Amino acid sequence: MELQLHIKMNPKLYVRDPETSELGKSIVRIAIDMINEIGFEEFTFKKLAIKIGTTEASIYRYFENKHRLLTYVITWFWTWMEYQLLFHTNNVTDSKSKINTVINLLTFKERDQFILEHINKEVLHKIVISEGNKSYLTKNVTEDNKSMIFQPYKDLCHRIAVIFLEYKPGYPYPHSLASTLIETAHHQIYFKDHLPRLTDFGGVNNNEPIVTYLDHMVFSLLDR
Amino acid sequence: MELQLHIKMNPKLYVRDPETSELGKSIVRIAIDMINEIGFEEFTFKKLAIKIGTTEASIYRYFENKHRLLTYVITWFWTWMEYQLLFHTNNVTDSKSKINTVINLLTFKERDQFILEHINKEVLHKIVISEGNKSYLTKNVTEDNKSMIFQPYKDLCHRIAVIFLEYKPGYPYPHSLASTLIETAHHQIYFKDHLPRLTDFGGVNNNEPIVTYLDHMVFSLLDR
DNA sequence: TTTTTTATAATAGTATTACTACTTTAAGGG
DNA sequence: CCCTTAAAGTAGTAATACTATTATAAAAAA
Repeated sequence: MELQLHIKMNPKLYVRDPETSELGKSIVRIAIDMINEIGFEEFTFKKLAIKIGTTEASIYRYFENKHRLLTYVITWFWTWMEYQLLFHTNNVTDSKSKINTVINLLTFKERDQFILEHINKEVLHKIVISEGNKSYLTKNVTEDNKSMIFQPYKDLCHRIAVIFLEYKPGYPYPHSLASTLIETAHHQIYFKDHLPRLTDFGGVNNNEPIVTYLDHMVFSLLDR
Repeated sequence: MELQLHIKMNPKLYVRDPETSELGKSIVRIAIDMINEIGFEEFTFKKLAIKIGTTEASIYRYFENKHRLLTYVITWFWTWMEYQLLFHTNNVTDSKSKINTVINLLTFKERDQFILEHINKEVLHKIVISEGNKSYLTKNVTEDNKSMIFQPYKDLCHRIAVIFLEYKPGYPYPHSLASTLIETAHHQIYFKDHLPRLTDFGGVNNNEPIVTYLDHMVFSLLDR
């Protein structure tokens, strides 16, 4: 089964909706590849324009600056992740298996159910791991937060929190545990690949032990 | 009691050791204030030079670029944190109270025992929370890691891991739990202050509930 | 005391990046 | 076929990141 999915983004994230033109879609698609290849710091609109075969000015018609473009793709990811969670936990009654689904989704074990030709989700996941924090670690957080820019991340977090409460009614830290789980999943994957001494997964080339660790973490906290 | 402490930094972090001159110390001191005030993205050597009353070129004699300067102060912080931990857990036999000390240090509850006139540790802690991740979330991680740039962070992590193992011999994830604890402490403080919906601490204006949450987290995992 | 050496910092640049005002092109409606 | 308007390109400027060279001042040597 293939589901064609259109994610409507917060208009504050763009100047002109990139979904409405071929150039816009190219900007998003190539930007994801390029940020993954050279990193966000080295990434510039000039380099992107050259690779696409357009000009800097044209890219500025779609995104105010490169940080907004980063936030756009990261936010897209969180929205898509929430869709995935909704899809995979629909009609599931056992809250324990819902939690396992959450962990599998965060570690990219679960197969994607949605098709979107112009966004490479494997690569996007890598960007979320390496660059995701940078979208909210700025002096504009408060202002951006008021513009609801981070709503999808908060929605996902809340949905996970609700599952935790379903599993363990009255648990006092459902939201903090949800954000801890999301951030930890990404950090541990990053550390495993780049700073293995910060983990106990050195030398392993898949995310299996991280899934086990996250399972252990969540259920130890909820079952206590 | 006041202890005069000199932290010897990895020479790869600087071009010329800033501890060896007044200008060098000013660069570090004012940079910390400035990064805290305007954020790392807005921070430039030009602005720093003007505030100090020197020139850009002079700052480049001490640090290769602004990212290296950030890594310098962040790394300084981790080294100092490890000293603090060593100091506070010395002669303590009860491993449970050692863990509490770790958590108190990470949330800045413990009083500082070391004096260093030119580094404002309260402000530095804020930078570590808001900008700390940026020192390793780059395309140079692997290279920087080979230069032992992140050794202090790994040392602190390992020392905490050893305490965990002391408390619960054979625990399978001591390093991952240590890095999770450090990162979670900072994220939860940041979220509480800027994105409270990602936590359960909205409206609270101290770190007390975060200490409780981290305690709950660590002991649930180790006591399981 | 004068000269020389050395360390240190300032001057004066360049290349790149971030961003914008203006112009051109192309598509669709009358 | 002309006119309107949306879209993208041209051609800039200001700021940032970085460097080669020069100046200054203190210490060492003559």
